[in-house]
Amino acid sequence: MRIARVALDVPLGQAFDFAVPEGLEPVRGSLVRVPFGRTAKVGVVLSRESRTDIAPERLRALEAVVDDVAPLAARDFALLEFCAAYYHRPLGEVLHACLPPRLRQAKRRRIKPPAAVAQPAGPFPSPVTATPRQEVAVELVRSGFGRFHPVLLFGVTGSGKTEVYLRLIADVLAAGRQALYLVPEIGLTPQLESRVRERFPGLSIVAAHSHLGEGERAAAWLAAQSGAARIVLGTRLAALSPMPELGLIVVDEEHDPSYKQHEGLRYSARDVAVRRAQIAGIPVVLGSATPSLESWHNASQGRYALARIDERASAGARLPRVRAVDTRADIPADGLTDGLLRALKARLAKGEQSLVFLNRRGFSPVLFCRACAWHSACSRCSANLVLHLNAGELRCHHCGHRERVPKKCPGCASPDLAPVGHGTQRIEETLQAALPEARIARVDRDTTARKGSLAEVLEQVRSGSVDILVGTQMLAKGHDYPNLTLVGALDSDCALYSVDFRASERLFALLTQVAGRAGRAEEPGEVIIQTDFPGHPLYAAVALHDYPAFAEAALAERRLAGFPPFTHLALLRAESKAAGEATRFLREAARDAQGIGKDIEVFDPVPAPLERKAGYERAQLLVRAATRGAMQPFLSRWKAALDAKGERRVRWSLDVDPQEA
DNA sequence: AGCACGCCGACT
DNA sequence: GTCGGCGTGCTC
Repeated sequence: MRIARVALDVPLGQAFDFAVPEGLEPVRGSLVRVPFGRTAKVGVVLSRESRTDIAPERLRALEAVVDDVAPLAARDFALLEFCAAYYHRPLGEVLHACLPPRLRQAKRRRIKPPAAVAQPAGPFPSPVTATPRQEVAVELVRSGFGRFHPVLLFGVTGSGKTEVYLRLIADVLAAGRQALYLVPEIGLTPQLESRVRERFPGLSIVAAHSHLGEGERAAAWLAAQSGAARIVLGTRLAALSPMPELGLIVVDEEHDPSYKQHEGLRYSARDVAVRRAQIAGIPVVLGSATPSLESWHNASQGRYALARIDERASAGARLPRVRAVDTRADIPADGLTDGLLRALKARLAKGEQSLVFLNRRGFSPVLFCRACAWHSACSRCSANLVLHLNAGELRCHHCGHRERVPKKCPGCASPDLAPVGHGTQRIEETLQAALPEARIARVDRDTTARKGSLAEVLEQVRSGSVDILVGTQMLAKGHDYPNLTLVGALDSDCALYSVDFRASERLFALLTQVAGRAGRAEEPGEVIIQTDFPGHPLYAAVALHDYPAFAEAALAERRLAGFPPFTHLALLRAESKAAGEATRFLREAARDAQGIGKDIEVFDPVPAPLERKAGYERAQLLVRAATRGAMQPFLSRWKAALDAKGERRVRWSLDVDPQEA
């Protein structure tokens, strides 16, 4: 019998057997079109078999082998199998996550093969001289070419990590290999793509990210797979792009939470990249000014090599002076302290630019009735509706619900409705009132919804037609503003109250990053943090630019508390429209786990951080193990037991190495 | 997940 | 009398 075992994009953890008609010779990795139920699907061949347990009358035949896409190579396949096993998802679904949507369609137009173009072979000399520190970092990675060699590149903001990456990429290109360059969010760094293209003129470089059109994405994927593209520059989804001649992986801003996917296949692109480098036997560079504690720990244990760049690259550029403004003494008026306002005025007078950072968009986070204490709550989520005054709407930032701003209180009909708290819109307004002559631009998801609008604002900043930038963490990432000398951080204290054990790590990274925007050229920068706790150790560490000290203290806490990287976590998430069902399911799951796991600690089910979202009640159950070796077999057996329950009322999923717990 | 079949409410 | 609501069952 000629049988092909096929993985399909269905949430069933099994493969499906099909008869292989005469004339078709699919191999492992081939894309095939198969009849499935009442439709046709594209699947990937796992193996050829000579027999099947499927009854002959149920066995159906392959319709076709997709011949305009080459079969997946063994190494790419191995990576996808690792992902399926590690994150406990069906292989078919992982394949689906790797393939661009266009190539998964059963009915589509043929793809015409791109014309081969001659490409420069290098060398690609750098237009700038490397600093000695950069040189050392490059050499350290170079020493590991041709083998698995993970390197943590710890470089302060402005230390020129990108130049290190580009030199290494030039090396592997000259050796005839491909390079994979991962960044957290490509839309936020529009200059990077052009910088890479300028550095390697004439070379085929593809960008791979979710903002591409379907056709572009398929073309990028195919170019990577065929080897036509020599550099793939992309976000987390690019971590799975097939690349036959891969010689180097770069993960920039490796600590960034957006490397972790938050639905479906909940993979960490950084961790997958390291695994991929191991499979391929190549170096992987993890770069950051504020490494994840996991990576820092790996480096201090000797599992990763460590390259440090402690100085800024451009001569004379020093790290900014950071100070806290005590908001208990200097009480903010409409969100802004007198201290910060004076500093802003001073920069304005000198013709220098400032940035005001606040991680909350909208006008105010809640609308409140002073007569009856009604407040704007979302009916479908356990969250408040955010006032968007410009749009005249109340919006839920979690489920997307919008409604008109009421003129009087829906509870008691009083007209005395007041916005409470501050978002970027309101801060922009306050600033404009306080500094009428300042040219202010706001950057957040609301102002940059239109494609290219972020690039426009950034261009205005560069050309000097903006004095003050107000915005969310969008502003924190990677942009270079030579004339920006002051950064103000508002409302960062809320992260100190968070129950999430990673909150302080994230706050440190975010503040260091925004601080890094100040004073990148000749002018010394200043950072002002408005806080109720000016003496808090976290702010002190930010002020000293002492990541290592922060990391050691944070790691000591993690060790005491038994949290990663000293233990391994998995989170079982559950949600249901029916009240109490999610928790009921998790209680049962916890009971099941007791019987399965030895050396596994099972916590009690708790409500999710956002207990209700879009009408679903959500809860979660944390499990902890001392080692991956204990966690992985437990998760396999636990998941099998949970699958076997045939639960219908509750949607659930396993999150391995959760970012939030 | 899709996509069907299958039995009960408000409309031409 | 139909259109359509989403419950549940299956897919080699």
